[in-house]
Amino acid sequence: MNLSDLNPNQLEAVKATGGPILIFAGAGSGKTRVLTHKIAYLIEEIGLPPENILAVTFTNKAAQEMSERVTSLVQINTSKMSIGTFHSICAGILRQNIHHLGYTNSFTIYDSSDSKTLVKNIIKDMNLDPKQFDASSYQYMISSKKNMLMSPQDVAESAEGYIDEKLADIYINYQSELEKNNALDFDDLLILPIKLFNEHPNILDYYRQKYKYILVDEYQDTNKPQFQFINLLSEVHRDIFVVGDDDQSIYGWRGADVRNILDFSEQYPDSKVIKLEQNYRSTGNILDAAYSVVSKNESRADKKLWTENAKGSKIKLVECFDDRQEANKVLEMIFDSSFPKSEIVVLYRTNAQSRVIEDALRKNAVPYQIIGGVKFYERKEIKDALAYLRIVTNPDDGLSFNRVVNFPPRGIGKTSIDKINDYLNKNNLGYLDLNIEDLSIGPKQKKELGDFLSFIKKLNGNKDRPAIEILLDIINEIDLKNYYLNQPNVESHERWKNVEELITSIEEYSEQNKDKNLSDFLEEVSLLTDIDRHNTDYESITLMTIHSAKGLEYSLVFIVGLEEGLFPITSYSSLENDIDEERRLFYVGSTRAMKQLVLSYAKKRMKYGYEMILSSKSRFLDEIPLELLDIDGGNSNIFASNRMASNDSRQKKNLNINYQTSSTIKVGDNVHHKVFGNGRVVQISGFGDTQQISIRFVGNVTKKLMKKYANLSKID
DNA sequence: CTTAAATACTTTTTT
DNA sequence: AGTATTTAAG
Repeated sequence: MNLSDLNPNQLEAVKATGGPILIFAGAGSGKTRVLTHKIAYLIEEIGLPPENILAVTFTNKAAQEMSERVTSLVQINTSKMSIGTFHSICAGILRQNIHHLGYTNSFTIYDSSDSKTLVKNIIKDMNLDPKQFDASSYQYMISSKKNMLMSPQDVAESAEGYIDEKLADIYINYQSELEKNNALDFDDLLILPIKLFNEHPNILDYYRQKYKYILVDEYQDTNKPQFQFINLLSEVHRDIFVVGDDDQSIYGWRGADVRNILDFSEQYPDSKVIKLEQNYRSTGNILDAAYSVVSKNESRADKKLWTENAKGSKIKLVECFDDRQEANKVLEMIFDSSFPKSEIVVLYRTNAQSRVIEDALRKNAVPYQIIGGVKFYERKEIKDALAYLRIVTNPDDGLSFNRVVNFPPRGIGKTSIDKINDYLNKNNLGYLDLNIEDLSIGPKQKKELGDFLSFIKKLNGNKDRPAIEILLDIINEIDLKNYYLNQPNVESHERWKNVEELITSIEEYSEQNKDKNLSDFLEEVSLLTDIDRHNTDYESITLMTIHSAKGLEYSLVFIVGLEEGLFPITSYSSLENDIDEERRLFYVGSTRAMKQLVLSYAKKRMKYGYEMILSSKSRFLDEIPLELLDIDGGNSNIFASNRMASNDSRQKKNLNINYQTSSTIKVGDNVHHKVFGNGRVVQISGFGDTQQISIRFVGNVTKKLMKKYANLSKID
């Protein structure tokens, strides 16, 4: 095979076999090329059958691309290779073997919002105060425990104090509820294979035999369960090949452990380490700027990327007075640039920042694709439709049953649903075993429930039909189209359109995967991310978070919102050491750029639609040497005047004016109220005597008052 | 039980 | 601002 397009280090990586191998692959150093050539080399030169190869990638899309590229490199049929994300590989193993663990192979995969609903229900059932026991934080804590491979019993045994004990109780109930529903959350997908391997050595042996060579991409973002999984499989043959870059570790918050890559040589003393430090992607200036920020981190493997590429243009730094101006400047620069739209990306720290940018693009008819945010499969109408499909495949899925038992409304209200659930819990039954006559609900409710159940039973008896047929049966039976179209509001028409899109996607799936059934489709849907649906052929600007941009590259990259508090982000609980991960995130974002990098920040930014946040520019900008920057002083008049206002003398003068006319209280001011105390103005609405003012007082209480009577005094 | 209106809550990143 | 949840009216 042809390996002539590889540099010496890449070639060494491809040819190295026998024993554990770690590739430190910097951004843009051609690691995808190494991985694909490596797999091709294993097949063609070493003679390893494709079915003995396991390659783990970070997204489904990366898996698909890798599989295509390998296929184009070798002459052999490669369809039996196992390439996928940790979650999809694990789901596949569990489909075959989960009956050993007390589930059935028609299990449902719960996404985070399903898990959160489950936690919320449990907190309610335990009669705990939902204010004190916030479902989101408990969901997060349970997930953390799972990532530490702690069972509910482990947590119970190590619990110290009331909160810990309650967490253990919630976790115990959560896990048993999942089991009862024959459902797995995202963490279970990774943990249960380990349990399976530990409890059934013969199954572990089978997979050790099967996966004779294991490759892992983005190794710096693996967590403890993922490490265990790989480690168990490769313990005997030791043919493991991992690729990663500690500078690009950005998933610490969800349990990823950089130590996995940093300690690789200690964990595998017989291992070999190869570094890829030549960057082929970016200009010299972009690399220097990115490096100047990430090199401020103390605990990192020492290495520096270099490139033969030209220095290129300087990094553009754009200062704006608010987020709307920032969006407009991005828009202008897009118009001025000569790059095709598919080569341009706008990156941000939080999904909420997309809206202003979107507005500017939409108003100017610039086509764009947005990745993330409210994901397609998380929309209410889609989840409702999927819940029907779920209860057909998995008749134990109580959560989905509750979701649709009265959707569309069929007269079974809250009271009736509570009675149904009480009855089921007391008698330890699934909803398909319901004996309607035993329930003390109204006659109309009994009839409706009976009809609903017999419909589900009918579908359930014939669930191996093509998924699309089942979906269409459901939509017809519940008359979903008319339900949405008969409502006068625009959103419900939009909802029906989304349902139509779901129909199309199932049609395509059934067409392309004739051997796959409904539960395969549901599995794919649960594990699909927005980035997997991203279409790069389409001529449009892309908008996404920096996290989603991992592994991608664009000619022109904008990173917006470089402000202290936003990027690096701060929250009440975050500690200083999170700054390192923010820095790496900046590094990941800026190294996506091939030709031109634009950084911007705004002095004022809206939050929650009305609250004004004032902030200063990100410390990261100060860490980039001035000679790499081309600073945009702004060209609009408003901006110019605003800029002058930041002069010391001018600013003082403005402040003086404010003090003199203290009756002109404006948004952002701190004020005192005789009854409510001190607070900050978040909104002013209306005119003259009817003008109202919203103030967020100490203790996070917001009150809306008539400005005329509020009798506020301004404070410093 | 259903619907509309009022209120509360959200925003860090995602498999 | 947008969504979810609670309350009030029908």
